[in-house]
Amino acid sequence: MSAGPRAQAPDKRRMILQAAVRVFARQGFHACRVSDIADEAGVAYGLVYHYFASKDEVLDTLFLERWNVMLELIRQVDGEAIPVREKLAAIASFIVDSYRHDPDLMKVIIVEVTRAANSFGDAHIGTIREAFELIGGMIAQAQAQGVFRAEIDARFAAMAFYGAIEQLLTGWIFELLPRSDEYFERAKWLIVETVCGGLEVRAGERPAAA
Amino acid sequence: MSAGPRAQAPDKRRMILQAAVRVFARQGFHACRVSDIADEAGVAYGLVYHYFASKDEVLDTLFLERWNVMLELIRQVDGEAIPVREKLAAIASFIVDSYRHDPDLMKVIIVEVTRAANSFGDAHIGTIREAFELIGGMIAQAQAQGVFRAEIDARFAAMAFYGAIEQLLTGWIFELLPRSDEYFERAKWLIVETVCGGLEVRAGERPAAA
Amino acid sequence: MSAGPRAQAPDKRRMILQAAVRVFARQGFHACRVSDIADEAGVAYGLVYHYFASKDEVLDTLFLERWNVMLELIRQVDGEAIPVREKLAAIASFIVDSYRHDPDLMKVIIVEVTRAANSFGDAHIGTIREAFELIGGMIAQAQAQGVFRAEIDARFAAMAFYGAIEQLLTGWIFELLPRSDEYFERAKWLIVETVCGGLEVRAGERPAAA
Amino acid sequence: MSAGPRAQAPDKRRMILQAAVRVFARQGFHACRVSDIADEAGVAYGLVYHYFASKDEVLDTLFLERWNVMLELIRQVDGEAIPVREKLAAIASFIVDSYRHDPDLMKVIIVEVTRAANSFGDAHIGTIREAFELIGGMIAQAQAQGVFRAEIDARFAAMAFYGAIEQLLTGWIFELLPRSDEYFERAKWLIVETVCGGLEVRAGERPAAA
DNA sequence: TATGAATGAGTTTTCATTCAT
DNA sequence: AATGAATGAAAACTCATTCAT
Repeated sequence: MSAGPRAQAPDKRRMILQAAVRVFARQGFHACRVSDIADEAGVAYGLVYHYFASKDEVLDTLFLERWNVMLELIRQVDGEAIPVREKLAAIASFIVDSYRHDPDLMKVIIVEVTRAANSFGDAHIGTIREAFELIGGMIAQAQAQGVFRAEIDARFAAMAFYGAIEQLLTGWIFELLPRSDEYFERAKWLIVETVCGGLEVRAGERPAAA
Repeated sequence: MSAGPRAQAPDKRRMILQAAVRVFARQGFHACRVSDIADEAGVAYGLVYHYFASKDEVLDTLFLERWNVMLELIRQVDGEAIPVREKLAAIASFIVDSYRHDPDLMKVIIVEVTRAANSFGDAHIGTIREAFELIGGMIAQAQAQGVFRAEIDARFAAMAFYGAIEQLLTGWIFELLPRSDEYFERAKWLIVETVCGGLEVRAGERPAAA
Repeated sequence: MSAGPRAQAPDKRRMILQAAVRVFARQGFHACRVSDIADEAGVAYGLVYHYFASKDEVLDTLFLERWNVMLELIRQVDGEAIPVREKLAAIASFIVDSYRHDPDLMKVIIVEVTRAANSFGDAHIGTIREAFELIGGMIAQAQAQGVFRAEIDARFAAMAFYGAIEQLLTGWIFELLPRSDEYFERAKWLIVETVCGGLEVRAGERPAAA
Repeated sequence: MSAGPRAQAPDKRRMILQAAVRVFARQGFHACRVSDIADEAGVAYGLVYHYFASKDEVLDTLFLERWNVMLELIRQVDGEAIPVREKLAAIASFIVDSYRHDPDLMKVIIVEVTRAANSFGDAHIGTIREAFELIGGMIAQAQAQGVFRAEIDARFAAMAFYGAIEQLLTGWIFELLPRSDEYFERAKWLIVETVCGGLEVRAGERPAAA
């Protein structure tokens, strides 16, 4: 904001958001108090309310900031003239990298928002839906091009693709899957390969394996 | 007790559980009060605490009852000498039918438990993990038999399979997907076909489509 | 009651009272539930209410049973033509023996009743006062006889005497004093000797000690 | 903060403590609600919890504040080179004056804490014991000096002395003894005279009375 | 912008008591 | 006499939010 010589003004608002990510991830949205966020951020209690209208708004902000970046990425990918596999790979890569970069934030979004059918999820369903529709559109286009099988409902396919990714992240969150750098990279390929290529050995490949 | 023709004594404990399903599904676990459950069940406030130690225990009970039935189904399927596709189809069918039969209960489990990394999910992670391991085992076996591609990590594949199903249910919950009987039935096939066969048109089939 | 051949009918009412003593002593009156009493007595919940109108009445009964026995003893002692020292000794002996015989019961009475100025103590203040007045009367009589010093208010003296005993029991309850048989016996003498003779070495004895 | 002529900013914490004394004395600790304290103090409900972690902590604070002042007095007296009678008189005076100055506070301490073997008393037994040990030490010293009779256990004597005082206060609390200024003053002398000199007329004095 | 004392509605939980059997 | 399910009032405690400074 004030890009003066003192390069880093301590942006309290940002500090609060980052503290909230840690606290929400550690304790869960419902189990934490606003004072926990303030303590974690090292600011006074009331300052949270100076920057945010409510505890809800803190989570809303965190979600929207991240989800909109993702939407932007999806829109951009959608506009490119590349194979659908590459499009899906770009999306999967983005989400996996998001998790690598800030696992707490992604945990919070997945755990507190995208499945929260009666609270945050419901409030943001429009924004969430947009991602599915964009992905569904890509798939439908690939079907029209004869690349993807037409008999699989594109909306369903979008859900399956996204669901596989979210469950992958859930696996990392619950420590059901390895969190090594290698696995993060491999996971990007696994998602695309599983959803596009399927788990089954293909006819033409089987002989090769024999 | 009175095993007469009037088979159903009003089992208050069961009434409370069923009322809780409706209330949790409608308002969410956190947003509902214990009195809402009691009111919905038509029983006195304190009776909920006569049968359950806490509000948490009500949800725990609902989750465990259902999840254990599913685990039983998976174990049984696991023991049968049938193709992996049929095994996965049986599991997908079971979950989809569970949703059709009691959408509120499945909503509660998916929304309040399986992703609740800081509360219920964490408490039940052992039970949840078991399902993934059983499914992962089926997939590994199929890989050993040369039916499934060995280069896709079986644990990952299990997550992707289950994640696709959960997201399918989430789609129904959020009304992102149609909730018609036809779609429910078709969804069973879609899951298996997507995960096993992949979205891509296979080499040998493309000409047929053209 | 029914002193027939079957000597011991299981007197449930008595079992409840005895269980209540143990439970009140262990947990305190307020911290225990009626169900704790029933459990301790091995009877059904509702039976407590068959014999007693309320939880309060259980404690009232315990207190009155014991206090009335003590009042009876005091009245009897009061009527005897014996030196005041022997009268006080008899009372002290009785209370100390009461503690030896049933420490839990005396603990309950001292802790929950005689100091409970806003609840049980207040309800039973008339009964409690009677003991003080009887003892005060003995002391006043001894003063009239020239055995006790007239300048020490008899009512006060009665309080001091009883207070010393209650604090002795409190010392045992809190494990501030030894609970050996020898100490119990010696304590009877200590009370009388302290209150009647005083802590100071008397003029005539001082030379002997020198 | 504003060290002006208006010396007393309304210390809400202190107001709550003082209100609690009145309410505990009037209704008893168990019978009063936290809201009663807040109402009596004229502050909002939650403020009690802003300053104290629990209702228990309010009573703990009241007890410790007062008991520590008394301990300080006892320690100071213990260090002075004065006859044991004067030491005991100073302690008795202090406690009687404490009651005169704030009868509600002393009532609360005596009724709710020092005999509460299962709750507060037990929690503070270490602090309470210290007073007895200091007094016991004074008495033992007097015995070593030949002033007090050696055959009376000093620990017992300390209990008897303190017990007489507490029962005196209990007498005032229950209105069994007069609460006039004269009696308060006389009581100080009565305690010391009774415990040190004993109730009995001494050999050398009897003729004088005749 | 920043602070944290102050507010009070809301919710879980407890448990004495009742009552149908 | 005996049982224990059923009732519901009561209270401690929490915590989001406000506000004076």
